[in-house]
Amino acid sequence: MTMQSRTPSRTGRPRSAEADEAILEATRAALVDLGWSKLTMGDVATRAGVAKTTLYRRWAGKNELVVDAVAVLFDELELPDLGSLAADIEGVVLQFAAILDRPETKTALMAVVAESTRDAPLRERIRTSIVDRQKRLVLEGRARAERRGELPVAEDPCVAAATADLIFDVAAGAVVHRTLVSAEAVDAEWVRRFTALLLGGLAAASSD
Amino acid sequence: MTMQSRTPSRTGRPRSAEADEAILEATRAALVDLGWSKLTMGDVATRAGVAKTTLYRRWAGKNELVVDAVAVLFDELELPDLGSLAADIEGVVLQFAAILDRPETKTALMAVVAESTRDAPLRERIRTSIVDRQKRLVLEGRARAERRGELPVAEDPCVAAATADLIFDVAAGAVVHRTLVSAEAVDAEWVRRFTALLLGGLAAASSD
Amino acid sequence: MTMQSRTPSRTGRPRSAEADEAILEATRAALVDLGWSKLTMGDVATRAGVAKTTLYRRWAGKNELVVDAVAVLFDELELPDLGSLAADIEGVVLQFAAILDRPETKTALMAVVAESTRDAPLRERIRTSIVDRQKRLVLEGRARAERRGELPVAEDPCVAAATADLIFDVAAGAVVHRTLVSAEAVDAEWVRRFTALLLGGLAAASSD
Amino acid sequence: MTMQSRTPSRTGRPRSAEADEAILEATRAALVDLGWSKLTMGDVATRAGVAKTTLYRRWAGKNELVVDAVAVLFDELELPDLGSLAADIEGVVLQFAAILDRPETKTALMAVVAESTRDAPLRERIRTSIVDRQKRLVLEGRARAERRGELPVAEDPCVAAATADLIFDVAAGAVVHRTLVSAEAVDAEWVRRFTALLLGGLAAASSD
DNA sequence: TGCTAACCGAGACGGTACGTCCCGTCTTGCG
DNA sequence: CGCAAGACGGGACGTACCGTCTCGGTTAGCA
Repeated sequence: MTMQSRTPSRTGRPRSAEADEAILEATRAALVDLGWSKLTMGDVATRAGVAKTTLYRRWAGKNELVVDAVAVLFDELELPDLGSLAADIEGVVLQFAAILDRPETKTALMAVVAESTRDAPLRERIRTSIVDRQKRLVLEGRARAERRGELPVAEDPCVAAATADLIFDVAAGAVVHRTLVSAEAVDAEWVRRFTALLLGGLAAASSD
Repeated sequence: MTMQSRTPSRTGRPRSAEADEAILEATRAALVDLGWSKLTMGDVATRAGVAKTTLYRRWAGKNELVVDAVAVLFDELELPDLGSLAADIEGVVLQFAAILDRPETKTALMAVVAESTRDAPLRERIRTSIVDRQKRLVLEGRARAERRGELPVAEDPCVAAATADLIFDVAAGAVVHRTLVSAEAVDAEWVRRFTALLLGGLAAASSD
Repeated sequence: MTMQSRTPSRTGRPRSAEADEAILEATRAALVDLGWSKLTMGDVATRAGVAKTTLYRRWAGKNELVVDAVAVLFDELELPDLGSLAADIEGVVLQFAAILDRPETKTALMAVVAESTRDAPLRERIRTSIVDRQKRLVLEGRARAERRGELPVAEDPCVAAATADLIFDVAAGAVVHRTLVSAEAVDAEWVRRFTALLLGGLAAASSD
Repeated sequence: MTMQSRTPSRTGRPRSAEADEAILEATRAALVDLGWSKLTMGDVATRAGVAKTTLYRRWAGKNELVVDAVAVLFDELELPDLGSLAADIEGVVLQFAAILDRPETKTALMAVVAESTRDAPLRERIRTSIVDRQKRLVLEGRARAERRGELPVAEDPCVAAATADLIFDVAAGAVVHRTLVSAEAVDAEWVRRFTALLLGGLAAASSD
């Protein structure tokens, strides 16, 4: 996935595909064992049974490596049809919270985001690898709700996009903040209350 | 502001009070110039015109130092009475966004939060130095709105506390997420839309 | 010149003869540009337009490669008949000094000798490729001087051999030491004085 | 000895004198065990029970370190009065050969000389630490021989200096060459023959 | 003429050592 | 005892080469 789009040269020994997966797996294991700040490239290499140079041949540094290692965890995010917008939201928020509660995600996600504030390419990598995958679900959920008639069909696409962005920041931000800053569990009860607040807000906004 | 509660011994040369402020100021300057990950204790000491040992005598490490250095920026958060709950919310959210937009805050805040996921004392320090100062505003805002009659007086204090926590995570989380993850500006328009969503949700919840 | 005596298999693509000379030439160029310690196999391969594997197929390592690259420079050593033993000695010493003054020789010769103190096969390679070629001249010079009647014909071949070895170590050692350790030029004046010393010593020894 | 003349700053923790000696001793041990080319800074540091940074704080690199480590071995060179010039020469040549026959010297001396061909400061360091200490003996020996009447008192100091240089290059070069290049022992018999040659040459030169 | 074995370039591989940076601690002398 | 200065043992960095190994592709000589 993503990684680097560098078209491989035709000649020479090709890069080992097994090494790639071993490295990403080792990175996740190291995040669990050591946390972001104590994770070292040398340790990851050792865990993966690989030379340090092999890491640096593929990733520019720890930040990029960790983004790729964590990104795949967000692949499992889905939006199954649970029958109503409320249920869909609750479902996906719980899924997101579950991923964020994993030790490797918890320690790594905000760390790379913090790094990305001074590193535009890293920010872009996070966006395409992680954020956009989440945001897509907001759009899907909205479309499904419109089909169900739970939400009015957006007329102005510009407003619709802004609203989707807002909802995304609110939902993702709330879960992240509760998990990492407030350090409390995102349980079913909290999700129920959050969803009620969000849907109430959306309904009020629609009826303006 | 805590620092350390170690009762100072009666005898010997007392610690320099000027040094403390010089160090925190140097820390903020280093955050602006270098960012969280490139900030070093040695550099901070040099900037502050102080020996490294003086830093370590006062703070356990980089994390604690940065929390203290950044915490004071949140002192300026206030909740002036702007006449309505909506205006109050918009005002405080804009203030919060302005603080979060400063380069020292942007790079440091999520970094220490990420560290805190594996460091309970640090988490506690962040809570008392930074988070609780923000959360207090939510409670003040609610009380003021109740006095104005914009919100019904909470009956169950337990529910009221849970609601305040929820609102806090939603508001702070949304601003943080938009600023750091989406990397887009929290401007007046966004704040207006966010406040509308939040108040709509609160109203719907109250009318249940 | 040896290289390796491995009898080539009858079939298969034969090794490129051009590559050999290109590699040795590239090695000398690299010695001039970089000096012994900064010369790398990869760089030599690149300069020669050859893959690293091609180097390793022919030479065991940097030491062996450099010995072969430098050895050919000693091929030009000759002992033209200049009419007298003194003139012959001065001539060959000046030739030897000229070779030793080349940048590739200067940086490489003592380096491989130093390596050879812990590597017997390398020592043997140096002997056959470089040293024996020089020592031969001593024997030729002696024979010519005997024919001329400048030196008495050796009676005991064992003593004669020991004397030749001594003269060789004295002459080669003096030139090497002056060039590399004292770092001063072996000019005509020095050679004249050295030859006088050597011939005086030989005459005294003969008259015992 | 020599080392660096950097005047130590008055303030701060002073450098450990024990560390210096431990490092030089460890360097000699590593030379014996591994030889010049396999000696690494990290290994020396480990042997000395010292951090790598401590090495680099004192020496610019492996070359300088090894020169200092080996230099002290030449301190033991002396010129005891053995009664005659021949005996004095034989004595000092044997001493020099004994030092050069030690494994640490054998592997290191020509290696640093080879390096010094492209590194003027290193060449100067070798001269002051090692070479000048040897050359002094030549001058002492000459002076003693003049006092004894074995050699005529030099009239032209310029010629005397050139002769001393010549003798030094011849003697040191011959021993080095026999030991390292010819790889044969400098035994009493060889030294006797060499001394006879040298004295014969000197006598012939004097009688001109 | 087509096999086939050894060659060739390119470059990735597991490693080792490099020299630097920073860590957090310690040892000085001065105030 | 605080403090500036700076050396200390230690650990990780990111780079450079090592010598080996796959690749796809070439080039002779024998069949």
